[in-house]
Amino acid sequence: MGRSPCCEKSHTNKGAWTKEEDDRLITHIKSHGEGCWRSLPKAAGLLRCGKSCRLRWINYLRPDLKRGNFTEDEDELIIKLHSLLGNKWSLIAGRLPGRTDNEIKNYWNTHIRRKLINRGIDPATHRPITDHHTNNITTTTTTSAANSSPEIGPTTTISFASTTPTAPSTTHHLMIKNEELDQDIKFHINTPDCRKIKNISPENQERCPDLNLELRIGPPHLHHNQSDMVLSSSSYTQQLHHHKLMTGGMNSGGGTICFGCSLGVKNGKECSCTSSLNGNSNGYDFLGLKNGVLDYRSLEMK
DNA sequence: AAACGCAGCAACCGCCTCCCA
DNA sequence: ATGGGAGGCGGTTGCTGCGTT
Repeated sequence: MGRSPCCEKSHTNKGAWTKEEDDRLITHIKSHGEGCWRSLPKAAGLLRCGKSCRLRWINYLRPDLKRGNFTEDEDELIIKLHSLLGNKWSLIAGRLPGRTDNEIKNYWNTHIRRKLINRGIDPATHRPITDHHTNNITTTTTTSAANSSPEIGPTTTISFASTTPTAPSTTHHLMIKNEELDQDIKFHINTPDCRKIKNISPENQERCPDLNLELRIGPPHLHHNQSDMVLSSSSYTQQLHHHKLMTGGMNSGGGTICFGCSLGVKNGKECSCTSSLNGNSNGYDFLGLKNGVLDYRSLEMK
């Protein structure tokens, strides 16, 4: 039993939009705002499906669209984000102001795919096409006493680093609160700068690495009754696999920080929090963090 | 000049998720 | 708890314009 169609197809236009239809849609949205797509066509006097109106507006008519050729910086950013997120075009688009998911998807399929193939990189996996023995994603866990301090305790690091040469990178930090374990999990996300890597050597250019997701996990502030707790990295990661972790934004204590703020998109599209430190990040939806819940599995590489 | 092939992109389709009654 | 409506998303299609033969 299929779902009912979103509109009466026999009474709707299809195909390319006319100038008049565009004008009607723009006029209606300017005076009534976005939303209620199902009822919009009738209200705007359009013989179109509501979905079609939404798509036309979002992909073509929105005033904040950038349009025009993608810059080299945008290319590299798309590649980085795709290596991390896969075909999550809407998430990728969210990091490129003025670009739409459809535009990025088309651009990927027509330009970037070919570009990567020419570089000898599999666009699906972001690994060298011919080399199966290098650049594999490695997952390692280490416990660092060097990071220990009376306040933050030892740190467990789960590294998803690819085996690429050392490269200039930027590190972002994210604290996530696991309420069940009553501990904070600290995420260190290294984002190697491909443009800088290009200046190193052609070989390293070929290996322009993926986003390096390095997760560091550490008990936050050892509470008095926790100070003698010993938690091996393996047991900790096992627990990670079995718990949905609450983001810091859901917990007001502990000085946790919103992922959006941490990535420098505070109060941007992905971040609705009002303070970077009081951790009110409800609604943040990047990397599956919607509603303040991080499903650990959502961080798996495709 | 015409035919053909290909690339680019706008638009469609169907499935999924979220929200609300 | 559940079912349906609405919006969102990703894959795919098909039209158009350009280059080549």
